[in-house]
Amino acid sequence: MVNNPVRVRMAPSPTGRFHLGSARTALYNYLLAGKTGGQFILRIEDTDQKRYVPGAEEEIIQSLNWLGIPPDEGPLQGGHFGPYRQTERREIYGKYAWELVEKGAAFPCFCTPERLEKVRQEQLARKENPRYDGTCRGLDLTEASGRVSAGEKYVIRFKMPKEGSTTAVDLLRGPITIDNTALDDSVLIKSDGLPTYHMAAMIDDHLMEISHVIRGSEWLSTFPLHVNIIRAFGWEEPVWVHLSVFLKPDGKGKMSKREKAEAIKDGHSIFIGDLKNLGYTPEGVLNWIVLMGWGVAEDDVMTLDQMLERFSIDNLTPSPAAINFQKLDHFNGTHIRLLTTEDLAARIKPYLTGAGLEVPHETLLKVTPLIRERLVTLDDSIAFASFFFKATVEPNPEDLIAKGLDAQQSALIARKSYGILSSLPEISHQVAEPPMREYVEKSGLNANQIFGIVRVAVTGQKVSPPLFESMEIIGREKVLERLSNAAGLLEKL
RNA sequence: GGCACUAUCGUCUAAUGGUCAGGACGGGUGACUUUCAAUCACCUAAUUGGAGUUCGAUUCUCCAUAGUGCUACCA
Repeated sequence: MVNNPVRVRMAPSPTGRFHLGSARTALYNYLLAGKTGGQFILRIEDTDQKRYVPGAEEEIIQSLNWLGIPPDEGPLQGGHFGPYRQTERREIYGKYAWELVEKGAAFPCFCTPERLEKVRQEQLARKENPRYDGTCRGLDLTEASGRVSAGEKYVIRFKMPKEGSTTAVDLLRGPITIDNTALDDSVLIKSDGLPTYHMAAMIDDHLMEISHVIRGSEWLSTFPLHVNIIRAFGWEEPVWVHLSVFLKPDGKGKMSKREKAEAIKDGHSIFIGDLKNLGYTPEGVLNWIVLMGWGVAEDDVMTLDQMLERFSIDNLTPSPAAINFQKLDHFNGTHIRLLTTEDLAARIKPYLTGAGLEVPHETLLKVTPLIRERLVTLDDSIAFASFFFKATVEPNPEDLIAKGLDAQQSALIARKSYGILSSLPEISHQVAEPPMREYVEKSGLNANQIFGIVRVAVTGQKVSPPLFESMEIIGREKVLERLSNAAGLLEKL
């Protein structure tokens, strides 16, 4: 159990889109911080200028905001431990690297990438495990410093012990031991002067007083290296938590580029930035991802507040999880049904207006309860409610023909319904339903047939919210007009 | 290839050295019903395999198998 206030961080690199995995890492960090009254920090790891993607940082921040789990400290909100972008901290790292060199825990290396690549190929050809061959490892420090001052290109490598092994503890998996020879003399500072992840993250975590490192399991095999770096400095280790990875829906491997594209065509996406446009709610998405890697015994529908109450960092599961979009749909629909009418109406509105509809607020407030339990995503409202806001509808004439009847019989029913409805003082649910039901009974037909014709005539679609409530909102004038148009269409068939 | 991690219904998971192995999604059936939903009830389905420890293992140990990750001057 973790009770003391923690300082945790989410440290993405702006090299691509913000996806499910990052969002879950952020969520767990946020929950642990919230749970213990600690701080959640966002740090941008932009030390790889080659892979930098403009706009990626904005997408990270927007996604976090949209999900409702913004950081307490970060490039936007600042904080006492800034700056929170690693390129803005570049002068910090070299100093620490040289401190390691002086301690004999690291060394400058002048090997060219070309030579290293050649060595690697040779090692591979000999079926050896590729590793740094140690050329500069034993270099005299004064000689090396001289070459550095002379302007020769160099990197700084960690001097990994040649013997023994390193054991480090992961909160979910216990002690993990790796032979030091497997860790290699990793580069700490690149020839462009910027640190690699291994160096930058350890220094920043120390400087920012991070107490718990919650990150993806891709770091599991390098984490004894990280522990070695920390020990070389003589710093205190954080608690390590390595999260499982997400697999594609069939559970076989991670999602490929093509599969990601296909998911979007299907109305799904693993990118948080897409989810809003696809009609998903932050509540639904959060509930979905929080349960991929964490389990509760029962009542798995939760708001963020309820997650905060129940979350426990040491109950996470270390095994990989397959993405299940059906579950996203389920949670999204469930949370939509939990929303108040006002809230739901406000959330639906942009989708409706985005579809080119004019949406008076009072009408929307009446429509919302009718479509609420039919929505899986917010943009489903377009399919379910457009006809309320259109001047006219264009039903497919074929759809107007009731099951077991022909066009002329159907036209007669439309005319008869028109007669009944037009004789009423108003077309409200209460006033209109009894005479129509009476008509159904006397006609010898079933409600399905008659109401089906009226439904298609009035809404323009075969599937709609309840008929009489819908007609009440549409209004007498439009209902009669649409009914008469439909009868006309049928008569022409 | 080497190293590491992981392994409960199709999927996400709960639990335990002795349970009818629980919940959720999905699927199925029924109720409700003017369509579609929603809702309710019921059903379906799991401890990867093999050794060992133990009176007893799904749970602990080992091996195998499979999946995943790492094996860069990427993170």
